[in-house]
Amino acid sequence: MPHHALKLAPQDCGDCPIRHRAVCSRCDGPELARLEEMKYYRSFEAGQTIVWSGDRMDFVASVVSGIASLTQTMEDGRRQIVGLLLPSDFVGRPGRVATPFDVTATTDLVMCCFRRKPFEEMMAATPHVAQRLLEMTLDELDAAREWMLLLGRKTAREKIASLLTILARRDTGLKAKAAKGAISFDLPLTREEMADYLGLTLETVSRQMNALKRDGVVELGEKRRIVVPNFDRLAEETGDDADGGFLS
Amino acid sequence: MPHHALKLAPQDCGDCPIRHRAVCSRCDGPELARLEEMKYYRSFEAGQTIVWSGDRMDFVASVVSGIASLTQTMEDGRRQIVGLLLPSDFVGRPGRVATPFDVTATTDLVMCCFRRKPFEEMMAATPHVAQRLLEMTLDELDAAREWMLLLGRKTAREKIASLLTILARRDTGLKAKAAKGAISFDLPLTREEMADYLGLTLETVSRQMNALKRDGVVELGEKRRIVVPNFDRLAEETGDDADGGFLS
DNA sequence: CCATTGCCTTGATCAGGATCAAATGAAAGG
DNA sequence: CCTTTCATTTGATCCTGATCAAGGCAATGG
Repeated sequence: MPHHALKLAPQDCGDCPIRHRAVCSRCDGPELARLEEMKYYRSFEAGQTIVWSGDRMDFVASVVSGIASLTQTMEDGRRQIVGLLLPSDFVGRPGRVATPFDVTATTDLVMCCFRRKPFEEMMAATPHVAQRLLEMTLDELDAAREWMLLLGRKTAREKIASLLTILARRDTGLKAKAAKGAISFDLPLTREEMADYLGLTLETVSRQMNALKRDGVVELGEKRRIVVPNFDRLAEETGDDADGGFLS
Repeated sequence: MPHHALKLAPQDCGDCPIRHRAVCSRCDGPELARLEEMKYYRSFEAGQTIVWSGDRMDFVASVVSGIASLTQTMEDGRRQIVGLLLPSDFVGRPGRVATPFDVTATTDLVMCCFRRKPFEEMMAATPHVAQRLLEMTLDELDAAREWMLLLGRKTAREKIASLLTILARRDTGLKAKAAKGAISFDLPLTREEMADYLGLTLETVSRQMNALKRDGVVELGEKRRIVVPNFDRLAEETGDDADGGFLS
């Protein structure tokens, strides 16, 4: 009962990450070949909405490049980002037609898509795939629950530090134990988007970012460049216990 | 490609809800019969911890009666309940050995369990099951994300109203459009547990509960009895849009 | 019966983050 | 170059919910 849980870095995935993340790369049945044939790409500009909450979404997809976000809005305008989709992340709800959240392109975005119908047929014909998707969904659920702790109990400073930690890790190639040296990456979110993700206001985000800068935890370069001189120092600010790693 | 998404009320499930929620009741293969044979029950007293975060959990289970909760704790004691498990809910992570959260019995609790190994074997042999579990997990993910909006953006009063709405609906038999008349149910949580679920303090919960009472939205009876004279009135307090229903 | 314990309420005060408002800076376009 | 726009910073003030501290009330047990 192999689990095929290998999680390749995006650059290893060729032009279609879904084959590696959602569908095991080691099990090339005819169905997968068929799937390969029917994939297609869609590009979106920053700010564009991909699906509105409540609409039907007739495809599943995998983020190739850029960032998408799942957003929920209350009628008085309060917004909460409930999921960030980074390259290699999967979007879609096999077995579900309507989307409960807005899906929007936060940056310019390319996705690799499959129409839902044939994808579901393939799923039914290829048991591995449903299992793999189940595991991915369980991981997302874990991440969502971790975020609930952040939203419910962490201070503004801890929230910011947690977000930066996550982005730094993703950007630095998923290595938990990153290089001892300085890490740097480009922040892909505006202050407002960070605020909507963290349950804060943009002013508070700005202030806390500068507080972390004053305290030497991060350096804020030109053009949203973030430099983290000491990753462990940043990690301490998150309020999480030392390891913080995910388990299998 | 039937989806078997039927979601029976607990009382319809006989003695083992898992057959209906996790495993389609309409597809009785030999594997399911085998599963039926190997089910066993476990009881826990209120307050008892079922699994600690990080421990391996060697079974999957379904809540038969009582309430369990998934909890995350920071080392300084801040706690967040990240999931409430009501009767007929599924607990467990097929394909995952370690639990990332504490699972505790909030009230006296009975669960219907299956050892993980044979359950996973059955899953592999019965494709329906993986698909059904995937759908359940997607639903949980939706619920978690809805909760993220609550934690990040709602006021204390809206949080309380949202929780009461959910509990009332569950307790009144999952009917979205409940009877026009008064609804009443027993609150299964202490003020502290409500606080930990909502990201508040118990004092704030107490104050807002009494505020809702003063405003005639709910009545607080003896022994945690809640009476909701007008459900729509309560629903208005949640901040959600009118329908608020889940979609398929 | 009284003491204890657990749960809930209520009050007083505090503080973290929200809100309102303005200024700065950088990029884009005419 | 000047204007516009958008993102960000910074300041002043306010307010919601946290914190600290008692007190009430039932249930339980000696």
